[in-house]
Amino acid sequence: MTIVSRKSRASGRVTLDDVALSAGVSRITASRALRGERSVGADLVARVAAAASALGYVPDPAARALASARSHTVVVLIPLLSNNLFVDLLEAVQRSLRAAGYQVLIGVTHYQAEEEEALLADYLAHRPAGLLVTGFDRTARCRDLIARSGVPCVHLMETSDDPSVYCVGFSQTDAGRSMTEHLLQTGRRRIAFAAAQLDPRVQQRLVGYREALMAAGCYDPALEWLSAQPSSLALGGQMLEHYVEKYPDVDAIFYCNDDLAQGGLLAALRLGIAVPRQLAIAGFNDLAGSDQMWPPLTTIRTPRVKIGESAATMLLQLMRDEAVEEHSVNVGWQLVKRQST
Amino acid sequence: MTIVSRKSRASGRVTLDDVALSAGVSRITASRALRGERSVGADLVARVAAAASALGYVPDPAARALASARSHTVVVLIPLLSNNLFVDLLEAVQRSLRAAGYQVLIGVTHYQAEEEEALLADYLAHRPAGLLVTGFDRTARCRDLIARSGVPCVHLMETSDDPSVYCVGFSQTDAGRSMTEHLLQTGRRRIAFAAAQLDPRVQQRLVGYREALMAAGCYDPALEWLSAQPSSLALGGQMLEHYVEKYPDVDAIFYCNDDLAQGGLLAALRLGIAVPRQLAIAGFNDLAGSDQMWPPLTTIRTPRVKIGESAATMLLQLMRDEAVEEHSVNVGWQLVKRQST
DNA sequence: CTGAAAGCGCTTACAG
DNA sequence: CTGAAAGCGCTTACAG
Repeated sequence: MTIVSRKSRASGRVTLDDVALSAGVSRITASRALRGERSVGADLVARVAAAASALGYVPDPAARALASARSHTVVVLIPLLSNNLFVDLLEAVQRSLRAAGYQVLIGVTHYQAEEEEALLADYLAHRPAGLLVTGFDRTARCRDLIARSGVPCVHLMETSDDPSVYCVGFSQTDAGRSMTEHLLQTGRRRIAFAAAQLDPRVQQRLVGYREALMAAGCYDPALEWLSAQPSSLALGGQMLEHYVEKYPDVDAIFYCNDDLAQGGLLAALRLGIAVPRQLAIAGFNDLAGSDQMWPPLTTIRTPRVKIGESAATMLLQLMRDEAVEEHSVNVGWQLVKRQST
Repeated sequence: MTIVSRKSRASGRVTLDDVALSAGVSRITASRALRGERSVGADLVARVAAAASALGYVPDPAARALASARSHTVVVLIPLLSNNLFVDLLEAVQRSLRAAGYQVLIGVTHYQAEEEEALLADYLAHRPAGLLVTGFDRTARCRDLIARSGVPCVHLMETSDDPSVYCVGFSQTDAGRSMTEHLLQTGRRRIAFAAAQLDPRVQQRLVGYREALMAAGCYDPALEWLSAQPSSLALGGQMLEHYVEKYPDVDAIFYCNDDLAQGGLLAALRLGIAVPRQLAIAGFNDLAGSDQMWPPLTTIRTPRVKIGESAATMLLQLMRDEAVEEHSVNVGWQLVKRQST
């Protein structure tokens, strides 16, 4: 048994050398034992573990990252924290990844290309072990940064046919079409599409809406309101007022997101418009509170917890160089019929 | 001019040595120039900066942290991401801190002491430059971890008389008392307090509520519902139903948070209870949507953006060893009278 | 299965 | 104002 000579560090920090000294092994063996490398004898593993916990040893992630050229950090980039959808997604991702020993670095892009570039450049410098990004819509520079970094990356919320790309999501277009068909089936003909934010997924829902209405011969572009503003209850209310005033024959509003739809529902209440008798209102995502509205909101339930978990699992496989069954996982969605339609 | 001998690294990474070589200076000078140390000549600074940007140099934060024993990371611990209050706070913190060159590491404790301990132990290993935590209520182990780390720490959401503690917030008790007094002044006498989550700040609001009612001789402990469940619209609705059934003489409900109050408002709508004529409803925090409710919700507006900015400023001063004027900043609050009371 | 050497990329004293 | 040396705390080959 060789005792490592040890000069005490200037910092009070407990280091691997302290653990090794205390366990009576070399620093490398201590390192291997702590990381669970199988080559170390069981007795040594136990001795090292005991010494580490006795000393309160915490590995220095910076030293680790520097020496190994990788980290246990996963970067997650989402557009917004103020949309519950992404909070649910994030919680699921965090839970799965932390359980597997990874730390999650959250970046919020606010749907701004420059912010995404800045965050990516910043976070990639930390040599993350993995990357989770929302959707496919980003600048060439961002795509380049991701590709050249060599960091495994899974895309959230959408699916793709490109086998070189990893993603977990569902067909936003199908879901948009399905909700529109539901409105048609319940006898609506003048169906408005009220959208804000206009991110790519909203656009895809719009495509589904158009397809369904064109197939039914009911499409009227005048009934689309595509606002680039952020989504909010207040905007949803304004949108409803707009349709009621300018297009009194509108018999249904399909909002691209539940917060808008909730605002529409409240505005209808304020204006004394009977929902759904006079006007049907539908949303998207099934966010918190939609089931509590009056009347409760018909919407598309999107499985973001499943997306988060599934994406975390896929990323874990990629980070461990394990085989991934499907490069694109479709988790589907569900139409939740409540009383607003 | 001395050219640093350079062996090319195994990794493709552009390092400080590459920059130094290209700029024709030593590695240390390049390091100093890049970090803006004033001792470097202006011409050299320009040359180094040009070389760095030409090569696309990005400093390695791990190497930096290891060599300097500190980082540009700030850890923020909040209880929940699903409460908009904390999202607003976080956005403000992120904006201020990123502008100053710091990265923000977000930790979500879910109001669980063990989660806070685990996060703290984990994140402190990263040698953060600063720490932002929510409130004062934490385990001795957490307090000890913070204190022994020596990392500057600012507490969010509450104020304190202890001069050794840095914090930015307001008096939750005063705000709770004030809302209760408002209800008394508008003629209410049977005022219920409906609370969930029961974190320390909710408890402080409760104290204010009790003080006001006792002073008015109207206190009835039976009208307090203190639920440890998480806050939600649905729970707020259930609470309203409870009071209507069991205590039909209740003429006002003071909810400890706006989401509960919104749920109460919607339940009243569903049950056909006239607000505020028959029953006044008040909330706390002025969250998104409260102004859109029907009727719009009377509540306490809490300045979380200001708290976030102010705390970031204070932390920045602490991290730079600058003087901090007040150890405890009180940003106040505001009663927003709308139509639900 | 265990260890001595070298190095990850940077910064902190210490010189001049 | 600029630089050569040493070191931060760990892990990766390379030996045995």
